[in-house]
Amino acid sequence: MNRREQYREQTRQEAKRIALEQLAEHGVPGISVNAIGKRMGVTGPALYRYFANRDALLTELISDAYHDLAETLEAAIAGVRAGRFRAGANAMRDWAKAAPHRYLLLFGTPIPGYEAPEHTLAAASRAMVALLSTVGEDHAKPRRSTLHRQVAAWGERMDYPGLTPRQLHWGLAVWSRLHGYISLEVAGQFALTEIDPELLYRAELDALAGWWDHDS
Amino acid sequence: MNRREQYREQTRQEAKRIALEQLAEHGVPGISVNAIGKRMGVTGPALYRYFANRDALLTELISDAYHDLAETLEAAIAGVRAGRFRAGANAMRDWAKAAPHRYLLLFGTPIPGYEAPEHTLAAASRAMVALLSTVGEDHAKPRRSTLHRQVAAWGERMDYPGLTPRQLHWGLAVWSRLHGYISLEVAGQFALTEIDPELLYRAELDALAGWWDHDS
DNA sequence: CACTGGCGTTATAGCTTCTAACTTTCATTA
DNA sequence: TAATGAAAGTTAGAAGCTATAACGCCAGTG
Repeated sequence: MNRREQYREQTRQEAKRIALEQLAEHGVPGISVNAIGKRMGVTGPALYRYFANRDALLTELISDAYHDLAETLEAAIAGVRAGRFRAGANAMRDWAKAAPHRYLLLFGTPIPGYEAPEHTLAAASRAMVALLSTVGEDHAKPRRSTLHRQVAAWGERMDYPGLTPRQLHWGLAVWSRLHGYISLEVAGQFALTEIDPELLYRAELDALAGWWDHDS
Repeated sequence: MNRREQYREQTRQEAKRIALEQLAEHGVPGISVNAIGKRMGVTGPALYRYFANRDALLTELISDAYHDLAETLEAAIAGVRAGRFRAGANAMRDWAKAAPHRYLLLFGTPIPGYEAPEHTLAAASRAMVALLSTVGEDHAKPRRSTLHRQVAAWGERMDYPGLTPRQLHWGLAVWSRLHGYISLEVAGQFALTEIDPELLYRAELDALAGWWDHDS
C-alpha cells in the first residue's frame, strides 16, 4: 500500500470513528458531513474525497457493525463448552446495549434507499451461523411440513451444513426473539414496567433453551 | 365548536392524512413541512399555524397510530370466542403490513428528542391490555421468583386486574416476540430466506399458545 | 356592518447534502 | 534534490430542509 493510500485509509477510519461518536451522541441525524468534518478539523466537502456521499458512509458503518457483531458473537461463543447459547445470546444483548444507536442502525427502521451490499449480507449470515452453532441436538424424528421444507431449502443455501430443519427453525426463532426483546429494551419500551430487563431476557433464553424438551 | 375551529380541525386532519401518505411513499424523511404544504395547495410555513413544529406533527401521527392499533386489536378480538389470541396476533401483523412505515414509526428507531405524551402511553397500554385479554387460564401453582414479583408489581399499575404473574409475563413475551417477528418481516430481513412469513409467524403463535402446556 | 383575529404569503436565517472550480500540498519519480 | 502531477483541501453556490418574522387580506364574529 502506498503512503498516500495509507493516509487515505487513516482518514477514512477517522471519519468513521467520529461518525460513530456522533451516532452515539445524537443518533443517525448526528451523522452529518459538516459536523464530522468540523470535528476532524476540515471542511465538510473535503470528506467527499473519501466517501461518495453520506449514504456511502452510512453503508460502511452498517457493514462494519455487522462484521463487528459477527466477530463479537463468535468470540463470545468460542472456547465456551457449557452454555454456549446463553453466552452468544448475552453477547448479543451486551453488544446492543453498548451502542444502542448502532444496533438500531442494523435492526431499526431501514434507511430509505439503502440496499445491503453482498458482503454485508455475508456478515449478517455469519452472525446467524454463530448463533446456530450453539444449537442443541435434535433427536426428534423428522416431521414433514411446508414450513420445514422451506426451512430446509433455506438451510441448503446457508454455508452451515448438517442441521435439521428443526434446528434451522430454532435459529430463526432465536434471531427473531432476541431481536424482539433487545430492540424493545434498547428503545426503552420496557422502562416503565420497572422490571429488571436482565430477568426478562433470561426467561426468553430459558424458553429457547427448552425448545428441545417439548415438541415444537 | 366554532366554525373557525371546524375549518381549523379539518385542515389539521388533512395535513395528517397527507403526512401519512408521504410516510407510506417516502418514509419518515418524506414527512416534510414543505412537501405536505405543497400537496395541500399552500406554502410550507402556513402549516406552522396548525402545528408548533415538525416534531409536533410527528408526535400526533405516533399518538394516532397507537390509538388506531389499539382499536384494531380490540375490534379483531371482540366477538371472537375461540382463538382470540390468534385473532389478535394476526390483526397486529396485518396492521403492520398494511402500513410498514407507520409500524416502524411506533416500534422502529426512536425519533431523537421525541418523548411520548401521557395519553400515548395510555394507548400503548390499551394495545397491551387487548392482547392480555386473550390470555389462557393459569392453573399452575404460583411460583415465587424475583421476576414474578416484579411482574406482579407492574401488573398492579396496569388497569387490568385479576391476572397472575405468569399471565402477565406471557403478555410481555407475546409483545416482545410478535414485535420481534413483525419488525424483521417488515424490514425485509426474512426476504432472502424465501420462507413463507405466514408459516413462520404461525409457528411463533403456536409456541406462545402452548405456553400453558408446559411449565415456563 | 364594522372589525379583528386567524390565515396565508414572502423574505430570510441557518442548517443540510452535494457539485464545481480553484488552490495548495506533498509523495513519488527522474 | 528538484520537478511534477495527482491527491486533497478550500470557497462558492445550488437546492433542499425547518423555522421565524413581517406583512396583507379577508372571513367569521360580535
